[in-house]
Amino acid sequence: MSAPSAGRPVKRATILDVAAAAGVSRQTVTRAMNDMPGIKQETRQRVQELARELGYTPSRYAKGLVQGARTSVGLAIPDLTNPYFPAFASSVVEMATLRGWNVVMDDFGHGSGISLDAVERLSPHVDAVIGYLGPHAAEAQALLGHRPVVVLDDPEGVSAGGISFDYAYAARLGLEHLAGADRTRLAYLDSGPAALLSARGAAVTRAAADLGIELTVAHARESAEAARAAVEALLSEQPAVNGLLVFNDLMAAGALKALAVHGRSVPGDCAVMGMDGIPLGVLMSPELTTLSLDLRDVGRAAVELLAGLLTGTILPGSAAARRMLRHELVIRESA
Amino acid sequence: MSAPSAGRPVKRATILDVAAAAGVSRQTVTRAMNDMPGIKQETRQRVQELARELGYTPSRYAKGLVQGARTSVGLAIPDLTNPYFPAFASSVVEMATLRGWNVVMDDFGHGSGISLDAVERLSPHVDAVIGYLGPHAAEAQALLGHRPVVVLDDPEGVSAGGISFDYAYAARLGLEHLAGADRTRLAYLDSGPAALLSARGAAVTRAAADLGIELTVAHARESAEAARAAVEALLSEQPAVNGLLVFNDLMAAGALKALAVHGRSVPGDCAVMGMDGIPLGVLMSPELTTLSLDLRDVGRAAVELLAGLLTGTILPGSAAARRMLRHELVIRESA
DNA sequence: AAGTAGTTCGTGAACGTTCACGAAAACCGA
DNA sequence: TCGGTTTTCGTGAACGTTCACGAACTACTT
Repeated sequence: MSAPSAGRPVKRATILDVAAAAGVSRQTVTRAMNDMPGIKQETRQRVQELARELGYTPSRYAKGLVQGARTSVGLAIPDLTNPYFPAFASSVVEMATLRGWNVVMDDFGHGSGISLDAVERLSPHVDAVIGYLGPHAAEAQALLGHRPVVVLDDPEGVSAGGISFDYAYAARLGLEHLAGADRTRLAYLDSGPAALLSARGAAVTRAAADLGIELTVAHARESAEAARAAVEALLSEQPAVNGLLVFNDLMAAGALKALAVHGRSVPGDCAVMGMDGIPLGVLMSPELTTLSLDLRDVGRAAVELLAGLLTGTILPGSAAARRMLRHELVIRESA
Repeated sequence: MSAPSAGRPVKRATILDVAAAAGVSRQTVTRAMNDMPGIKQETRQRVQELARELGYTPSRYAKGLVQGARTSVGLAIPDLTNPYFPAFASSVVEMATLRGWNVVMDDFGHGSGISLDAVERLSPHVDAVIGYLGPHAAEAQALLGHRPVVVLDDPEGVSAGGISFDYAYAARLGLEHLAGADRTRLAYLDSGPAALLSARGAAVTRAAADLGIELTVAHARESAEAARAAVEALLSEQPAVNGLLVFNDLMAAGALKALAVHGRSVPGDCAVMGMDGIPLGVLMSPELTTLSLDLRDVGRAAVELLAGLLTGTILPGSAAARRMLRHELVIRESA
């Protein structure tokens, strides 16, 4: 067979190629490319021209090696199709950009869906990881070694840093508001298999017990569709339910759908309250009342914490490396 | 002042530190860390242990320098709070991950909001860029030199590769369906300032002319809130409007809101059709009829095209570097 | 005992860039 | 014309890793 004309990526032009073409030395090329002083205007232009013609792009590896690392942080996200996570990601990207960091993103919603795989993919490229790592936080930290890991929604505190949420506070806030309107048959829709309560679920059931509220707990996968089906089932079994607290806003949207299909008015027949505070809540009808997290705060907290860990201002695993954020009750139409 | 104890990032342990600690050579450490053959089990474990204790992490720069580049692509996204873009990003991340690439993301919605700034930030870190670059595609390509740029929603074809959408086809499809139900007073809500029509807007007005349909055109910024306000204004000025086509699904959600506020039933009093096909359309009430793009296809197309450009299978700027995708009409409740 | 094959490890070189320093060239005033 | 300043440019060294090769050591065979 004859030589194929395609498929093999071409060897890249190096700084020496440019230097040779221009009849100057490496250093002069460096000076021209990086707008450094100590070079004649004319040569600078000539070199830049030549560089462009040759398609020269400085190797980021060589550059990084000699100049010392720019920090790049990995962002591990469960599922970009749940609007909560892009909103969070957006905030992290913004805060990181402000510090001159860059963000390598991995969405582990597809494929295996294991957060640890995302961390493995990220590992060779990043100096640190921020992410919703769920149960794999410990393994992730082990995999990253001394590189800091900031875990979100992290009750255990097994890695370098963690942002957690005051679910006890949120649950009390939510249930008090729901029960305050003389609603007595409350239900909570949790995420995950029926066997096991999420951290949020645990806080909600405990708060219900504290407040003397009777509470039915249902479960569904973390998607609007699953939530819709679960709520439809719940309505058949417990038709008297007149107040519903939901694991997150996406699932709450599914719940609203289910109630609409069953002809129940919201909040008249049954109040609905979400959790998250995604921007889209205001677009639903009725507009979703929710326990809202200020996502810019969450992103800022994560990035600040990471900054502290990277500079050594905050010690990994110390008290300062744990931050707790609170939800705020945003009352709209649905409850 | 005495020496401060914090703030300065510690000098990282190198392979030589580990080698010295273990009493072996660099190469042995390399073998141990990368699970290469030709090393005794016992030494491998001892070295790995020591590496962990010293907090040794191989420098990705040195590694990249000697091993040749892993490809990492930049993803420039206008606004992660519009659900269309995370859905697209998710698809790109998935396809890129399949090829072993990694994705560096930049959301230029905050800050200046100029796509070129995102490309500038990305430039030192990536081998290529995929993005919604809008009017800055040419400058972006100039900035990236010979590194390929895949531009989405790109009618001009000024950079290495481009994915465009057949708006003429989509517009015809949408208008025919809207007009087919005996609706005669149609309106189109475009994005951007009133002065200038978007590419979509141009296609829609042309299709309307071709079909002999009278069409009112309104304008709003690209957000649900702005769309809501614009539609409310439109309803006051043109109360007879009974069919509405909207620039994208997010804005369509705002339009639904506006119609609800004005007490118009959808689709009874006025049909609404969006454009994009974001997953959340099904959660709205009524469920949004839309000209849908298969976002997995879009992501796949972008990544495949980029792969071709990187390997040289596809020539930059050639006909093969332009791909055109079509919308599909998804009929739900709103039209 | 010696030859052979296999296992385990170490040394020079290379990747492409910038930094620190010094050399050469150009300009200037007296 | 000359000494001094400024401008412009080039050369070794270093960044931290892997690759190619060869040396030493072990185990087995005859």
